[in-house]
Parts: sequence; structure tokens; C-alpha cells
Amino acid sequence: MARRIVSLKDISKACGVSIATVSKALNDHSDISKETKERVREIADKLGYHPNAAAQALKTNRSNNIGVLFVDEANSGLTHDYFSHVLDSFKKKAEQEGFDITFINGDKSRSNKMSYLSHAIYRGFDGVVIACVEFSDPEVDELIKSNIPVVTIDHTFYNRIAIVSDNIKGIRDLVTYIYEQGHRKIAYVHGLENTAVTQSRLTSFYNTLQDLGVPVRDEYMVASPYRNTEKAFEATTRLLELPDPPTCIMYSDDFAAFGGINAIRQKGLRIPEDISVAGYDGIELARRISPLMTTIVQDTDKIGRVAASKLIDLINNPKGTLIEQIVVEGTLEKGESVANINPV
Amino acid sequence: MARRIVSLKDISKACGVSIATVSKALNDHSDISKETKERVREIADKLGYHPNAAAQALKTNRSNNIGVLFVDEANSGLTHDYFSHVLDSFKKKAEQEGFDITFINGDKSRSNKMSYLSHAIYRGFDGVVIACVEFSDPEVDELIKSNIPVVTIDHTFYNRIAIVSDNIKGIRDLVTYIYEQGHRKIAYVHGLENTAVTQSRLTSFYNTLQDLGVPVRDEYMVASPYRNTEKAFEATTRLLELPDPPTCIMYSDDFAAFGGINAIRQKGLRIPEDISVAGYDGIELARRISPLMTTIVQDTDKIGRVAASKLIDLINNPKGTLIEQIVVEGTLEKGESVANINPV
DNA sequence: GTTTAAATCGAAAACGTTTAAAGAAAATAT
DNA sequence: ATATTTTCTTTAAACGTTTTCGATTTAAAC
Repeated sequence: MARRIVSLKDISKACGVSIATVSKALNDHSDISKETKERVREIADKLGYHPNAAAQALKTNRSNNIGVLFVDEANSGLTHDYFSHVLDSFKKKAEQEGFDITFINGDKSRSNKMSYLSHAIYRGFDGVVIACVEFSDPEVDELIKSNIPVVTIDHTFYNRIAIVSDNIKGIRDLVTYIYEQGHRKIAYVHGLENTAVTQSRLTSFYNTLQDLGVPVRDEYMVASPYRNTEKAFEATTRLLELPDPPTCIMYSDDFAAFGGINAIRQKGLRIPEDISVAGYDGIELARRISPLMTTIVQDTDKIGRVAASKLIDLINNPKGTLIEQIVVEGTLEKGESVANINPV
Repeated sequence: MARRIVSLKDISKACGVSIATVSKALNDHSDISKETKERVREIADKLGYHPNAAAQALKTNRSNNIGVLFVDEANSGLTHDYFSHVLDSFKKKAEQEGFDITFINGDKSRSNKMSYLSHAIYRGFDGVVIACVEFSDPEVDELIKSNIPVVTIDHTFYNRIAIVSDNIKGIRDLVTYIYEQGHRKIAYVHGLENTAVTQSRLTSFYNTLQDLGVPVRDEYMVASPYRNTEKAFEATTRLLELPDPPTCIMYSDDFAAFGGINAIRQKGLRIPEDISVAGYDGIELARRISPLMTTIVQDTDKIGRVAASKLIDLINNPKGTLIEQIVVEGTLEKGESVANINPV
């Protein structure tokens, strides 16, 4: 108990060598003899030495710490399925490379709240990963434009590395599959228009249908917030009450799709016999609950991993790293919520 | 770009006062004149000064950083509904109090992997919060027994602060409600026995039924891992094939319950008309998908908040803080997955 | 035996901050 | 006028590292 922290100086004394030698021995520098290294390490172990991150950071200007900025409407993205999976993967990769993960985003209501950039400088993050809906936030902008290495997820900035999931192909695959199952009256309860993700999905939706020669009907297009079951419920109800209702409804995400499913069931309709539904994201439950959801499974693992990997490249080689936009494809999960209504 | 970091020294020069004065001015010490403080702050702002956490930590032995150790079987608890909600709440509270959050648990496969305790000492965490299933891990034990302020979640240790959800009352409430709905043949697909959570839930299950005068039938008790839909599916199938099947099945958690629901539906049975189902935790989807799950909603918000608050108390007053076990009650969500089968 | 090179180690400064103690200046009391 | 207190400021050491550069020793080369 109350054990004092042991420093290089303690080892130095116990070993009878200088502090410099201890430091170099522990860091395996080449100008220290094998014998000394061994002796130093042994004593360090015996004394219970642990390096001090703060001192190292102060001296080297390297914190081995990465800041993460994950914000969604509900504040921290931690409870957000998609983000939390991406973050989990990011964290694993970063830790493999010797980095720790610290959150940047905090309570904005706090009086002495720092800006994101201030926070990042304060903590001396070697790099920063950003994934959030509110990319229009000036604080986010300030952070991105700073000289701290940064990668963004699902949003592209000029001259910054971005990892984006392939919404174009995702929606195209999904719509095409639905089309192939015989559907022509396809509704889309999409997310709100102010995000890049929504934009590209919508574009892809229109383009794909156009390519397939299916006219898009305005009354089938309705905006509803992401992950909002209630709003999706209402939207679905309205869609079902149309004079000529759709045969298939696509949703912004699996969560919303569940809301839609509730509405459908409440009307006494069966899925997929009476009406088909499709989600997006491929969250765990969507692939577990029957009817298995027809959805696009995002490769959160790859997104997180690549983001970490690219960020670390950038940290280690700020000038030499290729600035690029990396697109990560999802995969179509056919599930069983979209019926085949082709005539036999 | 490539902006050099500005330090107290820069302000000191620009202001024509000593570094000490600058430091004290910025920290609002009482022995600095009002005029000087204002001038210093103004110049600090103009120069774009940000304090340096590493230097502060080095000098003061205070990192304003809290380490979190969240581990479940699937490695990091980040994607775990219950944990991620607790963590989210913990983070909010901690940040309000000026602390940042950094993960302790890393990739165990890494060669130069530090122990949890080493990691905590290395980073100089002011305190640590632990929530994980594997409390038998010797590394966890080492961390808990160290002299770093620590609170644990859902597991009690001697002489350490613990925040635990009230599993006794939760199960009692749930079982009682099910009983009141007329059920006497109640099965329980509970978690694996090696955790404290399972133990207390099981005990409470037995006790409550005994108090109600309902005999517990061995063939209705089956162990299945938490959050495992497949295993719950199998267990449910077996339960349904019993000569005298239960009228209601309780599950270890909502996730497992969904697996059970799949099994039930596959047999062509309806919920709750043909058989009743109850979950535990109250995850978001369980309260959104119909039939609304009968479950115990854990107060993750309070658990996280109290954990943070107690940990910070402990950090600020290591000797004077009451070591206690705080029990947080959940609430019964009646939902609609348990039918009333009382005779009319 | 001297010169050169290689191997090994140490002294000291520096990173940015805090803080105890002491000093200087101004205000107050005698 | 001097003594005393109060108010404000500075000096300097320290926190635990890393790293440059020079010092010393040892081995190799001539």
C-alpha cells in the first residue's frame, strides 16, 4: 500500500549506473552493453518499475494516445450500434499498435468546456478520429483544419483522410435485389437530408431505380430521423394507407425498420407475405430476430481497423502518407424480410 | 499550420512577468493582482495558449484521467448494450467533473502487453472503474487490490466501493408479476453460473417461487450464456418439447429472449397467447419491438452516474470516503409478452 | 607503441508546469 | 520617521523522462 512510484532514478541508484544509462537500457538503445541491459531490466522488474506516460509525453511530444470524437444527436455515440462497433474495431487496432484511446467529446453544457481542438492539444493526442453527424459544427471544422493528424469516418473533407462506407453500392445492391424479387413499388423511409450519408444513399436510390427503369414516386419518399422507431412507425402507417401502397419499404437503418415492422404488424399484415421491408446497417439483432432482416451489413470491423491503421500511418509519417478517401463495401444480407413476388 | 505550441514561457515573455506569475494568474491564485491576471489571460488568449496535460500531470501527480476496464467475453464491452449504456452515463458524469476517460483493456494477444495495473500506473489514472464478467482474472484482482482508487460495477469486493444493480429485487419483481398473471409453470433460461450476477438472480428466483409456494422444477432450469441467441433458441426448443412445457419462459437477458422468441415462433406458437416470455435488461429494441418485452429495465443511467460520482469522491478524498456497496434498482416493464392466464 | 575506431557510459539540458520560499514594493500602523 | 504588515512578484527546485555530446575504455590497425 501507499507504495511510492519507482522512477529511473531509483533504478539508477540500485544499479550503480546513471539515469541516462537506465533509460537507454530499458529502451534497448544500441550503445548499451548486453550485460548492463540485462541487469537494469532485472532490477527494474524487481523494483516494480513502470514508465511514466506524462514524463515521456512531455519530453518526446508523443502521447501514444489517440483522441476519438464520436457524436450523434443523442450526444455520445457510445450507445449507437454502428458507431460503437466501428469504435470497438478502431480501438482494437490502435491498441495493437501501442496507442490508447481517449474521448474528446464532452458535456457541452459545462462552463469551462474546452473546444474539441483545445482538448486535443491539451491532451497532446498524436492523432484524432472523427465520426459524427454534425460535421457542420464549427468546432469540428476547427479540429479538422488543425495540424493534428486526423481521419474522418463517413464524411469527406478536402485534403484529409476519410473512411466512408460504400453507400452508393450498398443502396444499389439492396435496391437491385429488391427489384429482382419482383418489386416495383418501393418506398424509402430515408434519413434526414442534412448529412452526407443520406445524400449519397438518396442519390444512389434514384440512380439505381432510374437505371432499372422504375419511376420513383414522390409519395413513396419520406424523411425520418435515423434510429427513430416512432417516426418510422408513423411514416410506415401513412405509407400503408396510401391508395396504392408500396410492396416493399426500405428504411434508413435497421432500428427504423423495426419501427416500421411494428406498424405493419399492427395493421395485421405479415412480413414478408403481405409487405416486404429492408433495413440498413446489419445490427446484431436484425440478423437474429425473425424474420431475418434484409439489410446491408456494414463492415464496421474494416472501417474501424482501416481508420486506425491510416491514422497511425499519418502520425508516423505526416508528410509521406497518401491522403485518400477509402471506401469500404458492405454486404447484402438477403435475410427473409423481402418476399419474392415474381410471377411463376 | 505547423504552429508551435505556446507555453507559459511565451506568455511570460510577452507579458514581462515571470513564468510563476503566469501560472498563478491562469490558475486564479489569490496572490496575483487583478490587473496582472487580466493582462495575462488576455495575452494567453491572443497567443492561443493551451495548458499541457502531460506537464501538469507530471508535476501534480494528477492526470484528471480515469481508466475504464470493461471486458466481456467478446473482449471489449463497447458493443455490449448494457455496458455501453453504463459507460456512456459514467463518461458524462466524469466529464462534467473535469475528468477524461481512457480505456485500460487492450489486446491481450500483444507481446509487450502491460498488465491492467501497469497500464493504469503508466497512464497515471487518478482512478479506475471496472465492469466485467471475468472478475476471477488475476490481473483484475491485482488492479483492484492496488492503491489506485477504484469502483467496481456489478461485482462486490471486500473493502472496495461497488455499484450493483438490484438483481434480487429485479428477479423478485419479475417473477411475482409473472405469478400474478397466473403462471405457475415458469422456466428460467439463466446465465452461466460462474458470475455473481447469475448467482444472485438464481437465488432470488428460487426464493421468490418458494415464498409464493410454487415448486421449482429442475427440467425448467437451464443454463445458457448471456446474450447468446442461438443457445437460447436451442434451450427453448427443448423446453417446448417437454411433456409438460412451461407457460412462461424467463431469459437471462433480452438478447437471449429474442433467440427464444425465434424458437417459439418457429414452432408456430404465438407470444403471448400460446406462451409467455420475459427478458432482462430492458435494452432499447426490447422496448420497441412488438410484442413489447416484459423485462426489468436496468437503470444504467444511475449506475454509471453513481459509479463516476463515487469514484471521484474517492479520488478527491481517499481516506474520508465511505466504502459502500450501492444497490441500484431496476424497474419492471410489463410490456406485452407475458399473458394473463388467470381464470375469469 | 602509437593512432584510430568501436563500444560503452555519463553529464547535463530540456520538455511545461507547479509551488514553497523569499524578495520587493506598497500600504498601514506606531 | 521608522517599523510592521499586506500585497504582489520572482527565484529556483522539482516532477520523470529523453537525448545530445563528450568522456572513457577497449579493441583493432598500422
